[in-house]
Amino acid sequence: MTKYEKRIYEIVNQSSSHVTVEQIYHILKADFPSVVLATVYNNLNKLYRDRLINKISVEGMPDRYDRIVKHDHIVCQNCGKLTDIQFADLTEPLKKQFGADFLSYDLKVFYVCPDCRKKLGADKNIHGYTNRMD
Amino acid sequence: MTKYEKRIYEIVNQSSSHVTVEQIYHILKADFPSVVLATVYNNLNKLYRDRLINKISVEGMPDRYDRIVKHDHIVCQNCGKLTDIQFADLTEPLKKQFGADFLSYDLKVFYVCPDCRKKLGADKNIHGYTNRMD
DNA sequence: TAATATTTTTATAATGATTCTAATAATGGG
DNA sequence: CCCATTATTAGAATCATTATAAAAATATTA
Repeated sequence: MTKYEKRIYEIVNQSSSHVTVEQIYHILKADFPSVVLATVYNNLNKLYRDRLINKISVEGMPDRYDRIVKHDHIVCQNCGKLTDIQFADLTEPLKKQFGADFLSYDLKVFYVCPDCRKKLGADKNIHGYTNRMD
Repeated sequence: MTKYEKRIYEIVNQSSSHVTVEQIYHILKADFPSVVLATVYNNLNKLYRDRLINKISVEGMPDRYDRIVKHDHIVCQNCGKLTDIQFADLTEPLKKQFGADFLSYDLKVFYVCPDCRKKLGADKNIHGYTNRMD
């Protein structure tokens, strides 16, 4: 592991995580001011290829990187903010229905985060499974 | 609904679905040769804003559009191909754990599709929850 | 219906995210 | 230490998407 790969791996594995390439780039620049964006992409792709980190995508925003330890996410429908949750492990039920042949799964729960709820106001109705957010 | 909006809605709601903007554009061009890509984006964004269609994103590939009727997906880890599945409805268990405050959820199960399995060969080991694919 | 306002489409430029390429630098093994 | 391999850099290229402003289509209403 090169110094960049190592440090990027660390950054992605920080508890807050869910970092974009751009964010990683900026954090990394604090330690290595001369680093270049392509290096961040290169190393992230390598780490992802080797399954040392996870990649998560939310519609319409740049990919983010996450630690590999299995957990789920709630995603703000409005601003895209990600937060970790630990929902029941679906591995067994999925195996039962799907067969044994799968690698992993990704469960995202969409909601509107408190900040956006405030901004959008009570008037604006957001549709979905449940119609109200309080 | 304009003719474009109507036709795009139809295209997205076709059983195969999971179409990218580019695919929709090409299908649409068969009916309306003079249509322009921006129109496809405009109409898709409108349809999505109005929650008449769904948007799904797979890490590293352009967003795709899907019919609104709730279903889950299996995603090829290698080529990104999407296929519909109907896994158990998680609405109730999620409500129980998360509270009532969510809009929808998205469950993706990653695997390697038969075509890619062939291409990658038996030698290549793909890690995940289950380590083998047969 | 003509005149006007509103919405949609078009054409194209601009932006943002990511990959590609080729040159240079760093690293590791004999 | 030399050579081969791998990583980094710089910058161009590509791809996806949004923005903008003009033109066209549609709806509104006097």
